[in-house]
Amino acid sequence: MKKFILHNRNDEKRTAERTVAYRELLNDTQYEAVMFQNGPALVIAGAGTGKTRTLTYRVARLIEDDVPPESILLLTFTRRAAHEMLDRAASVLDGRCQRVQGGTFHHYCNHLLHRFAGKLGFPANFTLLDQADAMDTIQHMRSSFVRQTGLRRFPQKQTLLSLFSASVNRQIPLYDVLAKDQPAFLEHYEAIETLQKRYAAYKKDNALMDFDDLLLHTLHLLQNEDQVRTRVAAENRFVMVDEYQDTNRLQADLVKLFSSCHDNLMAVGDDAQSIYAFRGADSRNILQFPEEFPGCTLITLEENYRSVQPVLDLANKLLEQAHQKFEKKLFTRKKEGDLPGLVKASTERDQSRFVAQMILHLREQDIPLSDIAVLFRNGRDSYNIEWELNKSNIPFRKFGGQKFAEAAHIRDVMAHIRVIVNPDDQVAWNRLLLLLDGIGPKTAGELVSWLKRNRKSELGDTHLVSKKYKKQLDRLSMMLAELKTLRNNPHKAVEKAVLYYRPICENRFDDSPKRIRDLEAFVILAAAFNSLDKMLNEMTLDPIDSSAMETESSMKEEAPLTLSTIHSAKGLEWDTVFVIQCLDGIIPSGFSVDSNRDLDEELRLLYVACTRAKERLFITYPISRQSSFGDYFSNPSRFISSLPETILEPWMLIEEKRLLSDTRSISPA
DNA sequence: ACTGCCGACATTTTT
DNA sequence: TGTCGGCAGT
Repeated sequence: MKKFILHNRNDEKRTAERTVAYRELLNDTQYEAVMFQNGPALVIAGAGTGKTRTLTYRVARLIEDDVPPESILLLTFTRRAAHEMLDRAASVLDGRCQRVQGGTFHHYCNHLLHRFAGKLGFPANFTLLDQADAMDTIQHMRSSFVRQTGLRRFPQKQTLLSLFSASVNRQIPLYDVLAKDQPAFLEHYEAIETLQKRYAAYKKDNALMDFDDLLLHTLHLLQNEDQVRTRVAAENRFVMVDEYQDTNRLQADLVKLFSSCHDNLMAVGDDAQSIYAFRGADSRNILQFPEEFPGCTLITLEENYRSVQPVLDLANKLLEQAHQKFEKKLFTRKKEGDLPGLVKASTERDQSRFVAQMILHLREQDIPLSDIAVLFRNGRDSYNIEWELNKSNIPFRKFGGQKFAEAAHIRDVMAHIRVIVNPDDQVAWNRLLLLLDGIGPKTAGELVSWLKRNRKSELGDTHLVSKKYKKQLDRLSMMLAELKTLRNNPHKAVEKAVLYYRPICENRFDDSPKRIRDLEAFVILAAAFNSLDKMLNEMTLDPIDSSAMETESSMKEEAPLTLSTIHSAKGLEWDTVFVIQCLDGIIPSGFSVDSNRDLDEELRLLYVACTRAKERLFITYPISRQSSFGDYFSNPSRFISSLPETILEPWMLIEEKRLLSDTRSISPA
């Protein structure tokens, strides 16, 4: 195809005319990336080399050169990252930066799908399924399927979902995924494939989409509808993709289509920080970018501005252990700094006490809590320390782990909202009916199929139902009828739904007071939206971390400490970082020890964790752990156990000798 | 048909 | 640790 370039008067604006002093604010390579004009470019940015800064200034620079903000697409890994960058860009230049198209792949695809729903064969009010919803749906299909066929040892819903998901995201046939990931289930290949088809058909029939569908349907839309593709690609004059090392095949295909008109694609990332292979990310995307986009300009950011040299020395040493080597050596001009500490605690509780006491000690030296983070591999690795922090009155915020919207009681309330937005949402109907007394799978199923058959969206005149349920169903119907009138008032709608659900909640859960507090928080949260439809979409695409609510509502005056999974800490930095539970079996996870590829990913994870630290880094582990069987000894992570003391300095914890009168010496169990 | 209880089990990380 | 499926009782 031939292309004709339309000139823009101001494209050639000279440096002197720009108001932002890019040359002074950036180093040579950052400047090169910011000033880069047209064509594909790959920016390799090691940890802490000013990647965010570079993207931020590039957005500002483009806009200052009169590129309309709406024609810039900035794809990031989380919504938070996009906001942060655009906010910063706005403070460098002006508010126009906020109008840049931005967010995650899923967000942008969701936006496109709503815009072009007509071309899609989906109604614009389709319901988004988060992972738990998707599993519920699969479970629904699975149980009837297993009953019919009498299959034994058939994969669980979670396994099924991850198989389907891997096949979509990596764009490889289901059979290959199965052979590679779950060879034990190969004998069930045909059954699994049937189930996959049924799942897809079910979603289509009921206007449902899961996360993978957002990407997949967008891909199909752009591939099959020339007009849509041309229009979308023409809109995106400049496309930038952050964290490119964590894109999967499907996302790489999408990026290509998004930028297919102007070819102004800038991919930014670091192959040493690829930590999402488990969800289909393929570091070949970044490694083979130059071949994929011939004529691509390669820009490498190497100087680290974040960490002191001893932290980088440790990071470099870690990477040396990779089976597949990285040609990477971070350096900095910040030569001074303490050696990272390796803290051996006798128990998990002592580990927590050390962290809490060290945090208090640092706070006394005027290091604010908000400059400190505690990082860990799994969401639950922080339970012990959360308890200790609460006891020491240290306010914290936790990222990663269980999300607010994943809790059963929140999902119950959401189900009521979902049937208002999409009356075809059978999963939600099923869920809310099962909450009623005396209604089990059978009756719920009958009611749901009655609704479907009669194309009804309410249960008012069901003759199927015996008097036993009548009263409850009337109460439900009345509430739903009320909700329908409140479609544009989420605050009131959620309030009504919670009022209705409250007695059910008290009946169902032992810990209902805590859950009811959550529900009250939900009501307040809902006030931030102006329609139920929007609220549902936003809450699934951008789930709120479950502990975020508590800290916000308690309005602590001091900016809180951060607790985070390593995955959720990506791209962030703190003055002091604690990496806790650094045990073999946790980092690396026990599931990854059989394969060098998986092991490398765990190593990169630890690398990411360590490179978050600017000044101080502590790696901690307990030598004994408790389990249901009793205590047992645990070993430090294999990644750190052989490092020399000149890189990672061992620390020992010693109990203070206490006076007999000191009652605190008796610690609670 | 539904509910509750018991034992088995898998068990990460996120959009 | 909590979730899932099977079983017995109502």
